[in-house]
Amino acid sequence: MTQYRRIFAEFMKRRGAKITHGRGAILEAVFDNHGHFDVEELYEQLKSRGERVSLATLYRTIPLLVESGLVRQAMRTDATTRYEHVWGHPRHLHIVCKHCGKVVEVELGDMAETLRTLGRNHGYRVEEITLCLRGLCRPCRQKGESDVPA
Amino acid sequence: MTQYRRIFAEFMKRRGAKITHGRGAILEAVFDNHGHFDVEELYEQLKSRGERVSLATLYRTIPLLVESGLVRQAMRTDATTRYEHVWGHPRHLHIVCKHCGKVVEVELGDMAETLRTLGRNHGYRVEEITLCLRGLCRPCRQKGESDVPA
DNA sequence: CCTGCAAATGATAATAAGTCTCATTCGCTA
DNA sequence: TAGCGAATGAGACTTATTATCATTTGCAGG
Ligand SMILES: [Zn+2]
Ligand SMILES: [Zn+2]
Ligand SMILES: [Zn+2]
Ligand SMILES: [Zn+2]
Repeated sequence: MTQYRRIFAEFMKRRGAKITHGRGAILEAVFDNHGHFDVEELYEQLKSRGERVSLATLYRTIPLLVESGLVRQAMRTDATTRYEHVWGHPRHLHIVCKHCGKVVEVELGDMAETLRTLGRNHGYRVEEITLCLRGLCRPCRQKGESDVPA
Repeated sequence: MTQYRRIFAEFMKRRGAKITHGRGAILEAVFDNHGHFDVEELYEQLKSRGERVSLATLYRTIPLLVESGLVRQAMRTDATTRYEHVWGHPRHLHIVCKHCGKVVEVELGDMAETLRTLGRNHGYRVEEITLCLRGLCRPCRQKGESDVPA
């Protein structure tokens, strides 16, 4: 049994929730996916593995994964919410190209603690840090941003 | 004529867009509103001033205000996108209470330049910085987070 | 000050992410 | 292995945002 599966199992037991076949399949798909994904993509990924999990179950399970600390909301694009698994990845910020959508991840490093302290100084216990930079990547600047976005 | 109106007028001329009565009214409403607002709230604000501007026009005008640099997307709540006017305000981050929704703004200060440099080192020209901390404010921690959120 | 036309508007239909409902199925505990 | 409460799937529903299109309006040029 993988580590993340053990973590999930413990979380679910603590919560009095059941580990069904669907939830297990979702967990596996999430940890097979090392990039950012939205619900629709996860759904397709599951279908292509031959798993029959309804969209409703996906929408119901993702909050559990987030609450367990295994997954987090990575970013919101114009239309959808994109997620990523957290376990096994360092805390990072995202740099997104406004034109082509390319995303670079950079570790937060010291900044995480600095920001938690900042929050504490204002009376907050910080649980999540969302840091996103948006601009143009070099190729898009050189091409004059004239092409159709990928 | 206010400064922001002049900025908007120049931007619109450069863009070959017209300054209609509706767009002017939206601009005024946006700059009378010193907090965060979503489209629906702006719509109500305009109605209460006796301005008849359709929701469609609001949705069409806000991107122009954002592109002009006068307004920016402040944050996404679960359902809606919230905006704030930028001109006249220092760049800041948001600290949001997960339970009651209270928001504190803290100036970015040096961090803004640090982050722009970080982006540059990865090949990006950074145009927007979104930094949001989420957690629990002191009152919500003390009340045990047991109440219904405001 | 008028004219003409492209751009803007309003009303409303369309789209789509996410949520809710409820009858049926399934994990889990004993 | 039985029984029950939780979980599921199918599809209805909600709602923020976008698209459509006939009508109106800002404004450059005369
Ligand atoms: Zn990431
Ligand atoms: Zn790019
Ligand atoms: Zn703000
Ligand atoms: Zn609070």
